[in-house]
Amino acid sequence: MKHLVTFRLIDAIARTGSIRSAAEQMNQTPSAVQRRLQNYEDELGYEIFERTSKGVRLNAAGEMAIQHIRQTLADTERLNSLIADLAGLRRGHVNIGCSQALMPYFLPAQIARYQARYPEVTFNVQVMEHSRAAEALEAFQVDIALVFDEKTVPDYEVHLAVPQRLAAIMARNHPLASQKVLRLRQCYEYPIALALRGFSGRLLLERALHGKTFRKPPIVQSDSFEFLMAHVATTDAITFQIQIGAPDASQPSSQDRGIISREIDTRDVTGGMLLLGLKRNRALPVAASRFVEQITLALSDEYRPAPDR
Amino acid sequence: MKHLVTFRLIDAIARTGSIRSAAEQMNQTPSAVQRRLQNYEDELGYEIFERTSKGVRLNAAGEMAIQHIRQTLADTERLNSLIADLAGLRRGHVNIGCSQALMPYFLPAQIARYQARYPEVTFNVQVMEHSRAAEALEAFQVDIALVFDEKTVPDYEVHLAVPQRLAAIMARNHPLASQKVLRLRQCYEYPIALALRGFSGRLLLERALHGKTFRKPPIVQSDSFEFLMAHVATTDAITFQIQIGAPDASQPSSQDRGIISREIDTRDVTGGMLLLGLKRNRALPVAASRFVEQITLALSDEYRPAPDR
DNA sequence: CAACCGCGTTGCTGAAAACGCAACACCTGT
DNA sequence: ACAGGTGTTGCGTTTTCAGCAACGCGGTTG
Repeated sequence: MKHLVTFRLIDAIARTGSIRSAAEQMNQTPSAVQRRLQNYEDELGYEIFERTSKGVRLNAAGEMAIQHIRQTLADTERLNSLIADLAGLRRGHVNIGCSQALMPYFLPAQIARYQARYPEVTFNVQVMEHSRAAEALEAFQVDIALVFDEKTVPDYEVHLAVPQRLAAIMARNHPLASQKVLRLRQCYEYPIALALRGFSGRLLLERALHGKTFRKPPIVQSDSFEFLMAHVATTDAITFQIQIGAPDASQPSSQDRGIISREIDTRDVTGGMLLLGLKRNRALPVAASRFVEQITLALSDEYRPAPDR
Repeated sequence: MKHLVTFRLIDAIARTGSIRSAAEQMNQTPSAVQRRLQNYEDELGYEIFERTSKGVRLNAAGEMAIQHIRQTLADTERLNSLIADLAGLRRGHVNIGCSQALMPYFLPAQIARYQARYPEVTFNVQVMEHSRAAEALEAFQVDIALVFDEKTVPDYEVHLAVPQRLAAIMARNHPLASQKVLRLRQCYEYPIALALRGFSGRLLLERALHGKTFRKPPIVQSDSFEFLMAHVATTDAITFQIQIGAPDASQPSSQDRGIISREIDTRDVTGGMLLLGLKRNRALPVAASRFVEQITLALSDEYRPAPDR
């Protein structure tokens, strides 16, 4: 779209915080970008950015303008999506911002299934935590957010909320592997490996451990789940993860070599909520809309009615 | 806004149904307009209009496109409005589509009061009946609709609904003028003058007269309320009008020379509903938003709690 | 304190896009 | 067959736009 290059440029300026970097990003000269910005400001009759010595920053009017600009850009994309859908070619693009727990199993499986039906649809998946996802929704950077509830009232539309249990992850030949459901104190008889604070599974666990006497510091911490999985696979340590991010026997993946997951008794840990968030009053492109339908179905079918998997 | 001329042109083409008339309306040559349209269609990768021998008509893709285009235009106007508001100058424009009954007293009074506070705000008031107003809301032609309920489920957002009684209008020296509230059969002892079918007051009356024995054909019909008022002022005939459109002693106007209004007993006629309608999920410009607040207050204060005025 | 670097901004020039004019092709009623 | 309406297209002119280089300004560095 020709008449949106100015909007794309202004969006880039707002994101990068400088005219020159936006110009570089869009493969243009700073002067051209500056001209477009100035033209737009003249048309609007108001300055959008305040100029500082090390770049530019949105002012009050700019905050309103950038909202309109991103809204327009998103709406244009949606129109293209509608037209493409009408033309029969089911193509499109979906931007997802989600918690790390969905990366190893859930999202790959869902996207693979979706692309089997609509091969022309492309995806962009980005891991982000709750507040960042809310911002990204608001700024039209992502179409869908899949995050864990943090007991804060979200400022986006909660399209779906499914309860999520906590699961312990250990080596396949671990002594506790024989039981279906574990108590938390059983796990704590073995070394504990944990993700860093801020990860949703850790959050859930900390809440459950509050006041418990058998609580003890983890023997190893990491921000890499790959490392944690490899660690528990080769030792008798135990780590924890949200149900949806734990290796599942019904979905055997090549990655989960030697590890297995067992759910924690619900008496020990109150489950968190996995939220599917959308921007309020926003009409999604068809591809994103269809994907929301699919994962809504998948989440309510697979996770909600199952008491013990 | 420079980059919206194409959108304005396409909107004009859709409304007028031909490229040439749109060109004339926008003071441009048909070739320029045609070029812009073709460029846009090329960018979209899809034809928006189907070409007929006597003009153009939107096709399926065009219906979606025009929706997006009007949305964008309205949103741009809203941004300008927000900026203007931030700049301190309270200017703007409000488009209203409403029933005829609000023309003689209510709207002029409200707009005068509004412009006393915000002299820079301009208005465009257009009389239209229910279904037309709904269309105009949808097509972003009006910001606010003020119409009477027709017992059909509206497809717009009903921001406010206030009951409206029926009033009889007669000469000031009419024999019935001494009473505060009239029964319908009393009125029908005199000649009856009516508006044409389709006017809201007439509709209410027809519904009330259903099955009544004293029903009789009107002695004169007209689509001009000015004529009806002048007629009852000089004869002993009686005409009817929705409460809000009837001359009110508390708001003496120079127009209502020699006429007076008396309400009909609520046992005789079930009141209609005056609806304040807005387009769903649409953010209004500030000027329109402020005007909605004002008339919401005015309608609920003046008309709702008053049992007999 | 001077040099420097990165920032936004501006004059200028060639290229590209848009416009208006006129002519064309087409359909439809008269 | 014709007149009158439509959308469309070629062409010369006008306007707009991108890139280049230079400038002014503030903060940072040697």
